[in-house]
Amino acid sequence: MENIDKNYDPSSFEDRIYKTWTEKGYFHAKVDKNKKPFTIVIPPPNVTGQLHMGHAFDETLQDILIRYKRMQGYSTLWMPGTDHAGIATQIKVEAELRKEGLSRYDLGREKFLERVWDWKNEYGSRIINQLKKLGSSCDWERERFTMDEGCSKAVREVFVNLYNKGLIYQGPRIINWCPHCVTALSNEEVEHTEQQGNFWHIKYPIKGSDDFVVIATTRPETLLGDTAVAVNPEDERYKNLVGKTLILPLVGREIPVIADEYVDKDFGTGCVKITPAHDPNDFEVGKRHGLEIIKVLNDDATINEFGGKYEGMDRYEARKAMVADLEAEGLLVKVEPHSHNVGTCYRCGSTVEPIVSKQWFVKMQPLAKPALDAVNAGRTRFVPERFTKIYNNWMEGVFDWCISRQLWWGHRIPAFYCDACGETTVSKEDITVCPKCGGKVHQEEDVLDTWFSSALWPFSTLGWPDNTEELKYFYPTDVLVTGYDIIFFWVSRMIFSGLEHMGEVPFKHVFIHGLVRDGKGEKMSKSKGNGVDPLQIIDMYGADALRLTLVTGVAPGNDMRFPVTYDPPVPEGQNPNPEVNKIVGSKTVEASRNFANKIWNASRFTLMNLDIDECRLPEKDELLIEDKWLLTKFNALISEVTENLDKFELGIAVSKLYDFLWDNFCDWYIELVKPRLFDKENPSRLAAENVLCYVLSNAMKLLHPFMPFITEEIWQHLPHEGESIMISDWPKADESLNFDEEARDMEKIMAAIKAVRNIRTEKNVPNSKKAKLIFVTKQGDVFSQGKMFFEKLCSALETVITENKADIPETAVTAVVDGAEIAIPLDELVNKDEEIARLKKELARLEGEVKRASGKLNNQGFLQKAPAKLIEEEKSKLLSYEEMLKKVKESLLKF
RNA sequence: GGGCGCAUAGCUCAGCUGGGAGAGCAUCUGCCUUACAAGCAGAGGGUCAUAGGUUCGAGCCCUAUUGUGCCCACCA
Repeated sequence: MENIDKNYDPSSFEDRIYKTWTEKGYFHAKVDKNKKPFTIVIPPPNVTGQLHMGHAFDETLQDILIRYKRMQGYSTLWMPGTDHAGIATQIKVEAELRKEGLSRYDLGREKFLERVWDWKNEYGSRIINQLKKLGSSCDWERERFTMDEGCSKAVREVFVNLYNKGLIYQGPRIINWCPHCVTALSNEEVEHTEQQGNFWHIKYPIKGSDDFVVIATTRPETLLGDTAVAVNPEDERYKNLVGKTLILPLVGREIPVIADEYVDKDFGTGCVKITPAHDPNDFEVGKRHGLEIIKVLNDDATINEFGGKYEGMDRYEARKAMVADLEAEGLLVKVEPHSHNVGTCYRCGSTVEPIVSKQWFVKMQPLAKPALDAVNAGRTRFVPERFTKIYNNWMEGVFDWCISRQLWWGHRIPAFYCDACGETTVSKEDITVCPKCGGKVHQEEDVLDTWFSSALWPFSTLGWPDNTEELKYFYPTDVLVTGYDIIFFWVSRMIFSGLEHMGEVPFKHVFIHGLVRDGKGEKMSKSKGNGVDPLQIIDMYGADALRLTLVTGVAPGNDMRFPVTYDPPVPEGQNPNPEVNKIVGSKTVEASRNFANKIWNASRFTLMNLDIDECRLPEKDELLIEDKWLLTKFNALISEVTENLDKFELGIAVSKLYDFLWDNFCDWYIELVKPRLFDKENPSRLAAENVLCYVLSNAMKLLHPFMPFITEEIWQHLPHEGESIMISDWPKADESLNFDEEARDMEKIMAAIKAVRNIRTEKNVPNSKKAKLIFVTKQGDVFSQGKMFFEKLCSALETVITENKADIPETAVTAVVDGAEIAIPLDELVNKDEEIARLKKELARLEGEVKRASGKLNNQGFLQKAPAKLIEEEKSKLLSYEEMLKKVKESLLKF
């Protein structure tokens, strides 16, 4: 067989292999009635930027599941694509324009959109190429974009359907307004952050009296829009105030005092200024009392014409000026520091303003109910399960969804207003004349929330609203893999959309993962400079190493850290500066790379010793004890890894593979069979070759979903059938290859090897100094099978097997293992006191074990209630411990 | 104000339906043994946050407490 290169160099084959996979069309999913479908739709990355570690994590998990299922024979579709990311992308392009001294208004809508499309084409393809570097086996022939023709058609279909059902409506309501992005936002797009502010206590004079009431507010500038002051109807202090008229300070407008349950008597002064246009609660109060709504802010959060002398000022300038004026007029009672939660825009971080505005909304109640029922019935399951509760809480308390955005980049709302009669027409097709009066119409300027199209992703990408073969075959999808941070934005909206438009949940499982954080556990962000570029890591260590790192030691749904080393090191308490502090390595990825290197070399060794060009396991009687041990272990591995993958326990699965390959396969099996392989005359050589080949190539299959490149490269060099490991069959455990008894015997031999090694290290005996081993045992047939191993693996000069304790020489060091007592005559090295100490330590340990086991077995409760298998195990353990204990005692007696 | 996590070796974290505490890194000792020093062989290191409870048996289940992180929420 041709061997692999001497050194593991992922860059020498990863791209080449990926290219082959693509050219062969292995990623392409076909509608195949003879196979079961397995579908994952990618959470489409935004076209704003590049691949970050979060994507790498998300994509790796998906690719593992997809590759696993593909090998199991499913017709697997991993649907790729990108998201237009309305606000985010528009902000980026506007920032680019600003560098040229332009704004989007200078270009006009059409020209501006051309610029955004250019951006999209550049960055969209860049991120796709980055996904490919990771090894993602997406069906690139089906790549989609949330604003492509098909998705746009689906968006219109949905909008019109919901509108016709009365589930989309337009109306003035309080919404969250971002003055920087100059658009409305949904509740989910607002992040609440605790900010230190003030509580201003202000006097509102009572009309026709010298008296006044004191109100407390955190936003004094909204006073301009006050249309009432409210008190609690039960509040004795203010009972006689209700119905009176107040003079609004600085403005002079007259406003009533009203009574409303909403007011908390015990908070603040018990009097609340009511600004229906700029506070959600006040808006509700205003509705109940028929109050006038006076909007005092412009779209950019400057004061408008209702602000009198403050008109044109920014909201914070106005606040300052008004507080100063109130103080000058003696109306400012006091200012208390007060920390409170302030809503900020999730895209730009600006403080959002609640503003009354005419927007489009999705009525959520009717949609939420089936979405809750479906999840509670288990038609969609969250993994881990705890996220069900998060979902339920949100869905139960959901608000109507504000879907209109005052942006240009996005799906333009298909509503048409008649210039003549004012009629609003919602239509799948563009119209030019009003269907009611025939007048000229103009289309709504606003676009839809970017998540509106994302919500349709699982079926819009499969051709909906057309009832395509793909849609019938691949929908509902099987697993959605995503971070917990977008459960509200995306997951829940896909669920109700799928149910509403397809009549079925969009996916059977939602596999939730956590965030990738930096070495200190902080969120990676551009501003902190602590981000790690996955591509740089791939360049340094290879995609396989990165992938392995991302799934090792991570429990589902938990965040993970990704520590890296900087040069020069980042000073304590500071953030890295990407211009100065360069990433030079990562210990965790290095460990993964070392594992890759390990299996690379094990494979190289295997190939070096392989004379067969077809792998066929020999008859059972040709297998030696170590072969049977490895095959038994490997059988268990197959079952366990398969089971773990089915339960989404990727981290557990991969760590079992890691341990098996490194420990069982490399450190033990390869060492055990070296004598057979190196001896060309040895009749059992062929059996060893076949076992090596069988186990290695099948282990590569089990590992393939995690580390696709290296496993393909190795598999291709080993004797194999078929074109590629990625379309080979997933290994199945073979009952006929379980040799439990031999495996147990082998482990006794291994325990003996460890015991001898331990003693030799303790006594500082160099490997070159061989020593005789005397086994006193009644299981001579077991230990005699290990003679060759003792010579090779623990420097035995010769191995004597006897049943007679008297054969142990005076000056020997002894060790007791399960089934045997081993003596090593090391005359000059034996120190009597040391030996006594060592044996006493061993004695104490064994006494402890005996005590533990017998304690259990003397416990009636244990005997009655524990499983029989466990009791049997405990009994046999007790027996061997007692035997070992006896031997140690005898040895001690000699001294 | 509600909800959800996390607390296990010096560090970062696993620990699947309760049945003798694990890995990687770091530390110590010895080895270039013809696949691999990106390695091999060995060693040290843990009252599984605290206090109760359930159980024959608890890192795992229940209750409370402490510390810590996150999400949601209209107290002006």
